Order: sequence, then structure tokens, then C-alpha cells
Amino acid sequence: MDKMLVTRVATAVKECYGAAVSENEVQLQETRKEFEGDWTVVVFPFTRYSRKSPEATAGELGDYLQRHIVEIKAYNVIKGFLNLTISPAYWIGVLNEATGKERFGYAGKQDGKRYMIEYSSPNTNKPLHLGHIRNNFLGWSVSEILRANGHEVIMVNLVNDRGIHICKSMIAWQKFSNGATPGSTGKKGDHFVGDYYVRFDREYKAQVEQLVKDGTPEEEAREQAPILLEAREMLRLWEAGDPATIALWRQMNDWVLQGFEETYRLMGVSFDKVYFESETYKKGRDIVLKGLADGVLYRKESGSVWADLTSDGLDHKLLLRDDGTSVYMTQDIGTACDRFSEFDIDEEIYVVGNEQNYHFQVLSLICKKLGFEWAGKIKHLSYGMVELPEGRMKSREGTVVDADDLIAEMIETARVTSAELGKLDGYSEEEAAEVYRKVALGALKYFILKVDPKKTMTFNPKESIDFNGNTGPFIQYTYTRIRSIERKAKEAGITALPADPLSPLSGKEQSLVKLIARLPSVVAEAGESYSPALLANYIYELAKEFNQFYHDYPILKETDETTRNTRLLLAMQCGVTIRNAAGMLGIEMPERM
RNA sequence: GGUCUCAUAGUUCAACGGAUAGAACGGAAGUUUCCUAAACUUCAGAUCCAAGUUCGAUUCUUGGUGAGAUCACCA
Repeated sequence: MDKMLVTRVATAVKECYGAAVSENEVQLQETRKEFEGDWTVVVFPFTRYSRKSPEATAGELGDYLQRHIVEIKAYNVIKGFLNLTISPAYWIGVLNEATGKERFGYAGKQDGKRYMIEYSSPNTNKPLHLGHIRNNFLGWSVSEILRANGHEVIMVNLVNDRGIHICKSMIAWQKFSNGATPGSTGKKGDHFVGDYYVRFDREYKAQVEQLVKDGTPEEEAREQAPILLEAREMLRLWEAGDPATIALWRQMNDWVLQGFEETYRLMGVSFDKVYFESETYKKGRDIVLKGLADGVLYRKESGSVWADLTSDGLDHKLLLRDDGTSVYMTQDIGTACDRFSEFDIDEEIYVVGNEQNYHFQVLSLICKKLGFEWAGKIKHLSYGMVELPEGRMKSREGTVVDADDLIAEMIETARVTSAELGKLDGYSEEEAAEVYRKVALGALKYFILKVDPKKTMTFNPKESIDFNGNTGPFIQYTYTRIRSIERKAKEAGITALPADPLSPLSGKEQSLVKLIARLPSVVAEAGESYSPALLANYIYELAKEFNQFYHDYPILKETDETTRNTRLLLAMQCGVTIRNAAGMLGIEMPERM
């Protein structure tokens, strides 16, 4: 409907004033609640074609549109705004069309693009924390939204499983574990290994302090601490392929990955393909050498290879070290190249925190310089840090919020609240636990996804799990109310019937239908801008609108059968809409809560 | 210092260059009991500063101020 209106407005301008206006010059928006009408055309831009006052122009266009579009019942003009009122029959048609579609909101799979989306990308030396949570939710949700738009999405995870950080955990484990394992201690693997990483750091600091006390300059002490030298030696052994080192490395990574697996399952995210940096870290070397031969890159006397980006306002960037080994940037060039040739993807999205904005700016620039035609197809979905009400998380100060701990706490809060109110009394323990999990994760996901990704956000665990206001649980709660109404209606033998075209919808009913009808365009917009936040805010608006609607029109009390059935239908469709839209954010709906 | 991002009620978040800047939480007052972890209705309360472009600027441009990120032979 809205697309059709835009087209027709453009023709109207052409017919009335003989000026060809492109469709993106037409500004169509939903009429604000305080005015009469459904859609509003902003006519200010057309006054230069009509050479008349905004009011007169709007009037003429309104006349034309009403004559030529049957669905337009009336129009009114306020200043330069032309408000169009659509006939009630149209809205009833929309409602009838939407109902019964379980996949309402999802576009069919037609000529969509193929995306690859890389997200999560953890290091294997410590467990996931709150920052990863934002990353995972964003990556998963954007994928779902793109899929809902009819695109194909390959979700990938690049696990950073090699380097000095994992060697630090390995050394500490060798020295201090006495052969302990996650199995023997009952600890989750990632936490187990993370503890040794922390242990390493403690030991390292103690050694530095001791060296300084013995008269070593601090800078030198930091370089010369024995345990650090041991970690470096271990990295050397690893790169040399020393069997014992490799075996230990494999063992510790397995522990961590098993732990991650559990956290991913809990968060409800998954991947189509997992890359390991240990397998990709040498990539890109040949490409860089070719770039060097082509004169795009240059070599310093010491042997290292660089890209000169100063003409683009950036610095020089190292691509190969003196010893010829790759750096992070080199690997990224290599893996991107592989992916584009292997999967024939139209676009690659990297979900990575904004501390790497510079990295991705440089990456796309270098790829362009190297002459890859896909250089423009790599996108960085950059997101801001997550802070706590007390301020930034600092690993040094131990204020990092662990992902598993946080989720466990939220589930516990949900459990306690529910137990107090005894609402799930009829449920078995497993069923109830499932509800707590859905509520806790719904709260977390909604709270994080409703915020514009690029902004730094403050996460307040207490507020997020509030059951009122702009929260996930409020949305879930609204859904369960709808389901409860459905159940009661069924018990009373009431069935929802298609709306009667002869019974016009009231204002509140109509605005609810309008809101429901908007879902497809919200999904499309969210897909284009990679913004789950748009969807989140939409769902809240719908949930809130439903609550108001239900307050004004108690469905089960209504005596007129046709009216009652239409309203029941409307409520049920609200439920489907909320469920589907929330599903794209990864928020599951409980039947009761 | 260079580059990039952000700045909106007390707080957490909204607002393709459009109408009187919306919500939520918190605060004040009230209504109701068909769904209920009840909901709904009022009230008070904000665009960091200064210029510019525009019929119209929270939005675009420039310059300030403030906050954050980044500029490694780390990843």
C-alpha cells in the first residue's frame, strides 16, 4: 500500500503540474496520532512545481488521489501536510490477509542475496563476557532479519585459538595445576582455562615486582620476567610443531571450546561454519607478496612489508614482519579472499566491536588497493562497548561480567519472582525451568538489542528483567496474555472468524491493524540498516498498543458475536506478529509465565 | 597530535530534514477488575554551546566544549 501510494503521488504531481518527480522525492509517513488520517504526504517539496501555496498544492493533490485511488476515503490538509484516510474496508482486508499466515513478517525466498556474517570470534584463553553477549545477540539477530528478508546467510565464527595468550594459560596450567582437569574439578572448561590465565598474570606481576625490587628497571623487568619468557618459548615450540606442546594446546582448547559450546547453546546462537585461527593465520602472505611485486606495497630495509595509506589520511600499516610472518591484517585479507572465492557471497559482514573501526577501515582500503573487486562488499557492523551502572568493565579490577554468571543470575531472578507469585504451580520442574530460561534470556536480549548498535550502552541487570515498561518480559507477558485469552475463548467455544467486511473497525482496532500491517516494512528496514533496534522498538509499540486496546475492549465480555470474533482475531494476529518479530531478535515466547 | 564515534527529561533509550521532540523507569495524583508477574489514565520534566544551509534542523555543514575508541613487527 505505502509503495503504491508513493508511486501514485509521483504520478499525481506529474499529472497536475507536469513535473517528473522521482519516487524518493515523495515523503510519505504515517499520520501522527493526533491528526485524522492514515498516511501523510509532505507537500512542501512540490510547491516549487505547483508554484502555489502548500495548502493549495496539497488540496489539488488530495483531489487527484481521491479520484484515482478507490481505497482513499477522504483527505484533509493541515499546512503543508496532506493526510489521507484509507477506507475501513481496506484495513479489514489487511487483517484478513495477515491472519492464518504463520510466517507473517517473513518474506518468501526470492532472488535474495547471499551474505556471510562473522560474529562471536572469541579468544580461547578465557570465558565469554558481557561484551561478547552483545556481539552474539547482534550477529544472530541480524542474520535472522536478513533471512526474514529472503536472503541467504552463512553464519561463521572465527575462533582465535593461537598466540601468546593461550600459551600463558598453558604455562600456568603446567606449573600450578597438578594435573587438574575440568572433569576433576567440576568446572566448566572455559572457566577452568580462564582461571589459569588469571593465575599466569598474578605470577607474572609478582615476578616483575620482585625484579624491580632487586634493581631491574621496570620496563626491562616486564620483558624479562621468567614466566613470560617461558610463554614465549612455548609459542615458539608451538609454531615449530613440537608434539608435546601441540598436544597440550589441543587439550586446553578442547576444554574451552566445550565450555563455549554450552554458553552458545544457552544464548541460543549457532554457526554454519567455524574457522580456527590456527588454521588460517598464515593466509594472506602470497597476496601481500603479489601486491609487493605489483608495486602497491613496499618493503623496508629490515625486510618487513608495509602499505602506505598516508594519501588516504591514515598511517603506514605493517603486513609482513621482518621474518616474513603474517599479522592480523594479513590474515584477514587472506581469509576474506578465500571466502569470496569459495562461497560466491554478495556481502560479508563482520560483527566486531568499535575498537576495531580503524582495522576495518584499513582492511577495506588495502583490499581496494590490491585490486579485489569485492573490496566494497565487506561491511563492518561496529557496536559500542557495554558498560555497567558502576562504569566500564575492567578486567584488571575484576569488574568484568561473565556471560555464564550473568545468565545464571537472571534465570535465578526469574525463578524467585515466579515462585513468590506461584504462577507456574501446575508446571513440572522442567517446564518451569524452561520458562525461566526464556524470560531471563528474553530480558537480556531485548535490553541489549533495543539500543542502536553503534552506541555505547549501559547495562543494568535489575532494570532489564523488570516485567513492566520497555523490556523483554513485558513483551513476553503481553504474548502470554493473548494466549490466555485464546485458551479461555476456546474453552467458551468461541472461535475467531474472519472479519466481516460490513462491520467497520473502531479507531483503536484500526490503529492496531495498522501497526500489525507495518511489520513487513519494519523487517525490510531493519534488514537494510542491520538494525535489530528498529524491530525491538516496533514490538514494544505493538505490545503497548495491544494492552491499551484490550483495556478498552475486553474481548471475552463482548456480547455482539461478530464484533467479539473480529477482536479475538485481531488479538490472535497480534500474538503471531509479536512472536514472529521477537523471534527475529532471538526472543522466545513462553505460553505462560 | 591525526583519524573515527558519541552528546536528548533525574536515569535508561526513541525520533527517513517535517506537524506540539516520543517512551520507559523513578516522582505526584487518579480509574478499573474480562486476560494478570495486573492494566490503564493524568501531571511535572530534555535536544552541550555558537554560527551556517533550508519554507522547516535533535537530524546536514563549520567551529568550539565534553566523553570514548584508535593510530604496535599484539590479536
